[in-house]
Amino acid sequence: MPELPEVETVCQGLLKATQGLKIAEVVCRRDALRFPLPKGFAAHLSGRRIESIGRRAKYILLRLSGGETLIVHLGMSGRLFIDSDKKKDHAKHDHVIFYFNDGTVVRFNDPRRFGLMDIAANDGIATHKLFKHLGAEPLDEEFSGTYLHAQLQRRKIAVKLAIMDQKLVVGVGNIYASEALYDARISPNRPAHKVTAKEAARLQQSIKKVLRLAIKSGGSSLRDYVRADGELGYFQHHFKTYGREGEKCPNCKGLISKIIQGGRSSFYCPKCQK
DNA sequence: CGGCGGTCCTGTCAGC
DNA sequence: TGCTGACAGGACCGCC
Repeated sequence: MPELPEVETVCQGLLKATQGLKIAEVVCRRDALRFPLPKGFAAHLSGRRIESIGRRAKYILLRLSGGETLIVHLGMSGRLFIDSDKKKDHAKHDHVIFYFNDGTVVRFNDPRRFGLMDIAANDGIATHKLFKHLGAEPLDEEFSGTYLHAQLQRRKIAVKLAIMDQKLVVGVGNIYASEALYDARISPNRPAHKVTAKEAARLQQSIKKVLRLAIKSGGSSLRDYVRADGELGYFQHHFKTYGREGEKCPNCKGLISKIIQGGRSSFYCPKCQK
């Protein structure tokens, strides 16, 4: 479900709702999400405080008292709900529930169970199996036109698949890949190594621009994404191509096409994007 | 190492 | 109305 802007929005909501709170109890209603939860997961977490919350790629990092980090990935359909009304209730697919000392309840709900949770020492995050092969953060300075061009040069796959590859740049998923390529006027079909330095610079700017605007809008709410505070995101109203097959291109009034790449839908304007 | 296809899982929706 | 198949915001794994 969530790409970087949605995860970032969830992090902000979680921070506001839980920073400084102590975990009183954790209830696991399933022993595995995408992977089995670590042994003694619930007991290990109780009594810890949420010191701060960060993000790497699409992973939410909850830094706990005691020098460890709770890693949460939402997968395709994962959501975190914050309830402040102290009800000890749960809904279908609420797999892990966190009860805090002040009555706050955080429920991890994930119908498809592509999400995951793990616990790692703070200084072990960088070398964690899930993290060690991750590429650049798109909103960091290291993600420059030069970097992107160099990375694209060594790949023969379509540029859309390349920018969705987490080893190259993290956080860009199916929606924002289409949107960024439209903004940069580059066809998703273009072989990565045929993107020029000038275009790569433009694409890097477009990725940053689209992600920043989406974060500002609170992410995109399609089928099931809601912010941690229960509010909807608004960026879906800004989509220029995603989900708009057959509609008019905002730039040339031609029609938006849909193609399948790597088994996933891509949307673009064949006239504006070459 | 790069590239590709299969796979995990449930829900929803279009089409018959 | 009910069934069936396609598709959904992710990303790992194994094979070539």
